[in-house]
Amino acid sequence: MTAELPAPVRPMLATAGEPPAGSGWAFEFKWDGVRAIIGTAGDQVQLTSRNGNDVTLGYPELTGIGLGGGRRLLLDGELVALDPAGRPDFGLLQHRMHVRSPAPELQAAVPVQLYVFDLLAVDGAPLVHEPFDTRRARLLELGLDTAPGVAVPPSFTDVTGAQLLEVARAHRLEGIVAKRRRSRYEPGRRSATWIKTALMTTQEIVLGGWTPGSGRRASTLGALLLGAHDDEGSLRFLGHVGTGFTDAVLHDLLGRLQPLERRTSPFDEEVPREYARRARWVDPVLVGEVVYRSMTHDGRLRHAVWRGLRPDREPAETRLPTTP
DNA sequence: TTCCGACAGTGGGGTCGCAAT
DNA sequence: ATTGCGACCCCACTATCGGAA
Repeated sequence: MTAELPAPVRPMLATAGEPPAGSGWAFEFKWDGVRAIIGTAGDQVQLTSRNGNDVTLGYPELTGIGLGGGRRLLLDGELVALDPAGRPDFGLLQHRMHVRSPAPELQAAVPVQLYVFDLLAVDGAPLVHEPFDTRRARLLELGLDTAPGVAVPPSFTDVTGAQLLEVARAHRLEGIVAKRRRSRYEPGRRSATWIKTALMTTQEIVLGGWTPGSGRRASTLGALLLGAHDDEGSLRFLGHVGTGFTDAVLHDLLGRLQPLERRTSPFDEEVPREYARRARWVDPVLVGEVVYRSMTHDGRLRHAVWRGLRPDREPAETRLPTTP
């Protein structure tokens, strides 16, 4: 009979911050996919999501490839879908990650790769108490990248975090993760021994409306509807921002928006109905600043965070983002 | 006493499944 | 047939509270 799969663990999480200076850190690229804890035993493979769900059936291309070479391994990694340029593209992966059963045409359309970056147990012997350097060396010895669709991405100890962050920026990757080389693996914890730095872009936007909040934000606003002018001067819709506010900022914004209320959308393009439904429109005269991680395929800001009003700027000065 | 970590809650971009309309 | 909602994924962030420092 087949050997028993190792019990999955909750993945260790990174805290957000600037790349640490000084020695004692290894730096990796941050991959824009979904986290997976991978168990192998014999010819079996089990994939577990960050929240402990078994997602093995959704990724059949990773189960028949001899991952682990018959050994009982517990691995930590990321499932990624690559765009034509070879960059991980979360938007592509979204077509795959909810599917809980084999779907051959979908697998062909959106092939998924497995990037393995940590080794947590070998043949029943836990390695979580070993330092990162040791786990990394043991991981490399396994030669997992000989399996099709599996890679062990690089970890750098000969560059600074700032340098690798610039490399990530040049290649339009999501960011970097710094890992303390002497640190153990802390399952399920958001630890300061892993520090992630996401590349963010600053964007000036025009406020075109807002949506009411709910719960503890029922008396203020839920999100701001964002726009910017294109080269022809038309106000284009850039999506929402619903985070980054303190309570004081929410009240201040509401007080500024309410006198500007109008009955029709200020945008010069159709705002999707599911957003327009709850929208309160305002005259597009306030300029603010947000940061965001990337653009969605239909031209909206992904992971936008509110930074503040820009009373020094005019709405006409805003421009659509140029980077993807 | 102050500070930090964990947690709950609120918001965004998505896809899919299912129930209500 | 359409719509709305929840369940999962990714995520950022604020407020709160209890325990550590």
